[in-house]
Amino acid sequence: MQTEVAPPPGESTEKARRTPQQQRSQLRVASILEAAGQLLEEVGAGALTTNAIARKAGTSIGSLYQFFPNKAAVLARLADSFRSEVTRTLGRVFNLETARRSIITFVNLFIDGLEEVQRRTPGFGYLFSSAKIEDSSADEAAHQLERQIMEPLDKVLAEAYPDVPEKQRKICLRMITETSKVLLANVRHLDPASQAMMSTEVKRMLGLYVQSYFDPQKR
Amino acid sequence: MQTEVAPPPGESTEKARRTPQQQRSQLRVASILEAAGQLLEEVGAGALTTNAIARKAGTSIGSLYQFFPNKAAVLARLADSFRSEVTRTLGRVFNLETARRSIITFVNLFIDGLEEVQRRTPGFGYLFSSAKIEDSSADEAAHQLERQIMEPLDKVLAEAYPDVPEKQRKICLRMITETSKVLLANVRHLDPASQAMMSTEVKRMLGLYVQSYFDPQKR
Amino acid sequence: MQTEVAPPPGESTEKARRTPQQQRSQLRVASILEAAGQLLEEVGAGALTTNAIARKAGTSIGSLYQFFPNKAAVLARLADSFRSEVTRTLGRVFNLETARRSIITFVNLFIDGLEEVQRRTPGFGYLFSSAKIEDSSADEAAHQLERQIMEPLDKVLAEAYPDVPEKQRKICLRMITETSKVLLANVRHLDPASQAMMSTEVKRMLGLYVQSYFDPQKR
Amino acid sequence: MQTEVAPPPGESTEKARRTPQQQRSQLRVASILEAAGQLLEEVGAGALTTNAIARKAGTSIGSLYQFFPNKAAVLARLADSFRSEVTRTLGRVFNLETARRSIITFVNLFIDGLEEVQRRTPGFGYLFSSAKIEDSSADEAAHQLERQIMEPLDKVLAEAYPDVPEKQRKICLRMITETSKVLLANVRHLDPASQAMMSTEVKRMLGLYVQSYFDPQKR
DNA sequence: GATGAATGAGCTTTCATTCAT
DNA sequence: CATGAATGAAAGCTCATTCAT
Repeated sequence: MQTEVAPPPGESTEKARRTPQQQRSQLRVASILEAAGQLLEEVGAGALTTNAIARKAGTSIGSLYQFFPNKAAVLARLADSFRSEVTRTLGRVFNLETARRSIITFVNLFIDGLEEVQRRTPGFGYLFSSAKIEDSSADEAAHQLERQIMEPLDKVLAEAYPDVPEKQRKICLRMITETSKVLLANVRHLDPASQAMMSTEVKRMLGLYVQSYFDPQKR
Repeated sequence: MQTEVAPPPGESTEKARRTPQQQRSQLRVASILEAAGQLLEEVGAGALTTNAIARKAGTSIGSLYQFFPNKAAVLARLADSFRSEVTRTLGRVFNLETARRSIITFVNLFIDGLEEVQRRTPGFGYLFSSAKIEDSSADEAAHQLERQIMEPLDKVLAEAYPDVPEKQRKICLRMITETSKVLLANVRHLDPASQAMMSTEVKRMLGLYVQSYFDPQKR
Repeated sequence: MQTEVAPPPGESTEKARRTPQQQRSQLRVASILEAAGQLLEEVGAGALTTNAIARKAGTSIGSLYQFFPNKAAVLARLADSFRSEVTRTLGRVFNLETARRSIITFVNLFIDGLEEVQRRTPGFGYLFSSAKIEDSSADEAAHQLERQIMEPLDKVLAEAYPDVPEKQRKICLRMITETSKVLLANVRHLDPASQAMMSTEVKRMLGLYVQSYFDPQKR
Repeated sequence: MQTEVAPPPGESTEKARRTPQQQRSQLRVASILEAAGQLLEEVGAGALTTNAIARKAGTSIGSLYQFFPNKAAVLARLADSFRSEVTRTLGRVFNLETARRSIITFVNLFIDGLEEVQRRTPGFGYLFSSAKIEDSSADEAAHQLERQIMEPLDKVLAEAYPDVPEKQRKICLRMITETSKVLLANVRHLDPASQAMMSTEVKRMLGLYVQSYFDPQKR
């Protein structure tokens, strides 16, 4: 997330004076987002209050509002960080070769990617799996996140399987989306063993399903 | 759970005087639950306030608290009423014959049943599909509902397919549950045409999946 | 302000049960408005907080919001009560006879009326004299009040002096308005003797001015 | 009040080093006051925040507090700068000749002077016309400003018309003050044409009034 | 029992002011 | 001195719950 270029290890005091401020800001923002993510995981969106976020982030409520105009913005930014995390993680998966070779493998990799992000990034699973939450700010963020994750997937599938009609592809995408969400929603509360099992099953179910639409041999 | 047992036509005035009161109570409770369900559908759990429930039910907030100790209790009772609705509706489906003949048909009927309840009973889809989301009071209720719905399904499957190991059955059950929830969660916001499509797809996906576990021919 | 008819001193328990609620409500509303008016007088609009109003009115903040949707509504209602007070007080003054006989007397009576309301009704002077305050809710209310007070005055003048061109009348009205506001703004912080003097002077100044426009002899 | 006294071109390096700092300080203070004045005009006292002032002045909030102990001090200093502006502008008006020749002309010139300052100095009209309104910090400053402007006027009148009793003079002064405030308060939101008209009317009203007290011919 | 006014903890957000860098 | 991040009291408002009538 650090978009700021590290200051050249040098002599310029001008720059040196300015950088720490931004670093601190970056850290604060990061810790606020982290706190928000953890709270989301722990207590859910309903109990996610700005005060709680600030407390958990080790800051004051005032500082939170110095960086974010309102609660919704915190969630939006969190969703955005999740999105870039997903994009980074799935970058290698989203290519035509993989998609064409085996749709099943492709879907499996997609899910593996989501699970990896989920493991690394507290709150991701919660937010992604609960688009259509009550809290309108979280809801907004969740929807955005879902769209942004699914769009590239759609694009790759469209390229890899140009003769599958769009309508079918969209349906399939919807099913993949929702089933992934199911997985992430469930996995969060399970012991590692059950997690693995659940993961396997979801892949199996989804694999059978998408194969029936996409696999050349079966069509 | 006092399901409307008509009081024996008594002769004592004591009883006669009490009966209409009890009836009124039942009516109040019923209207409160109905209001809660409708509001759940309309505004979601986040905006569901006790005052709104009372108002919609045509009672006072004080009366609501005469029958329910707190908000969570209202939702719990609502979940319970949903459960009995589901039980009633799925009663004919849950029999060995059907389950044994074709697991796919069985699952399809199960889903049809849920959809039927969803159509008839405002709030059911919302509550059932949002186990482990948000508002802690609704959450509790949703979980209870889920358990109560899945238990009989498990029992029937266990009887119908005694040689499928329990572990696999449990997993499969989980997948059926979650996938059903997905359906109900999505269906609520779609036009009838899309609803039908979604329903078909979910059945297809789930069918392929359970078949691979349960269908004697395929095993 | 009691618009509710007193319940007939009788036997109907039905009505008796309902009335006290409304009475209590009326009392609460009245005490809230009173508190708001007093605070306005004492601390000004800047320090007028909903919590302070509730505290001074001897209620809880929740009760205040049971009767008023927001702070602005309290101010608006207060302005409205002031307006009706002014209307009632100036009722006898606003007639053609008086206006025609002597414009000076007419204006004097108008000012006397405002001062009377000011004496009786805490907050009136403050609100009326400070249209264009910072606090937007108070501002809104103040403007409304000013308009509602000046409109009937305009109407009477128009009827009494039909050959004074509208433009001149409007200007004059503006001056009367503003000068009255000056009086009320100043009078609030003066001892009775100074009050009387200030009042006399304002009348003198305004008298000389309006006479030069309206008095038939001078035109 | 250190009004930009150019430091003597010194020879010691000590002094030379300090001087530019003082100049910078002066500039900072000036820009802060300017910003405050402009904001007062634009957003009013209610929305006038210290952070906004600093931002508009191109400084940091920290610097602002280096020069001013608190927000009230900024407004006090602003009022003071307005006062010196008014003093400078009205310097030529405040002389016995003018005052004696025609009280009406004198008052007109006084008002013209205020309007000139108002035109040149953003925030002046707002602050001057809102003595005893709202925000306590602005209030304090406004009062001080009013006193400081009215004192010299009183002095000139006392000298020019020694046989008008003090009591009457004070009253008259009060009326002039308040009526001027009315003008400045109203004028700020009007188009030029209406401004001119308002100005004329106020002068007319005030002229008629003071004439009745001060004009030798009429007494 | 029924009613709805009353309560107050708690939420989001703002802003004057401080303080480490 | 400059900077701006940090602070937290306080404001407006909501809603589950209680309690006098």
